[in-house]
Amino acid sequence: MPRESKKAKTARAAEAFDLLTEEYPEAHCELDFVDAFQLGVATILSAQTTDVRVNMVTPELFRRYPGAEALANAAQEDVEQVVKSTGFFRNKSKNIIGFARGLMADHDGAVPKTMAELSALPGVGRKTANVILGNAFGLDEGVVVDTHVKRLTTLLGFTKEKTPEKVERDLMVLFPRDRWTLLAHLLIWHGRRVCDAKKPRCEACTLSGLCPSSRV
DNA sequence: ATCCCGAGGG
DNA sequence: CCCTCTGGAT
Repeated sequence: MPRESKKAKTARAAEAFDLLTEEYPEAHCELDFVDAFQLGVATILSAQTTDVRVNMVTPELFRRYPGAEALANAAQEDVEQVVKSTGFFRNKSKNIIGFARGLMADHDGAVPKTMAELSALPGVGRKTANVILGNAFGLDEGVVVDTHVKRLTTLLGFTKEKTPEKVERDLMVLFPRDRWTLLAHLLIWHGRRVCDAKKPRCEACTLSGLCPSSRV
């Protein structure tokens, strides 16, 4: 089978996006915080865990530390107790405190709006920066690539890359910029609801007609 | 046993 | 590119 042309792949990508939009008109970031600081903290905490568990600890965390200044002055062991159930709690506590201290030191406690400034902050990597820019500031600067996004885009034949950075580059080429943030949400929702990692329900999948990996 | 919206370091 | 750090649901 000849390699799919770039044009055909782009068309298939657009079709997949439209079908998912129909399927999940309400798709949004499930770490629901409008506040950029809190969204950043929640995203750092979401490593190797689910949004559900992050959303269980954040109320108490932000009750104690409502903003960058409070968290910057927190004792790490206190923070560890609050976020313990999300796993990796030692690293995560260090990272969110580092994030808060970076904001205080470099930006007067405010969250910056550029990829370069965000990524320069301790504890903030590419994914957290993308989540903040896309969901708190409405800026499509990149595509969040988590395990769902990577799995589904690989199954769909939209990328063959392994590292999140390279997968993201492929998706940024394949999808128009104003869809980047929503794209990640749609794929994550679909990954959780239908295209599960262990038992994908191809028979119930709206994308089965255009998915090279579909079993139906 | 496997999976989950990550960052930092080797 | 790889590894480590960690808990909890399935």
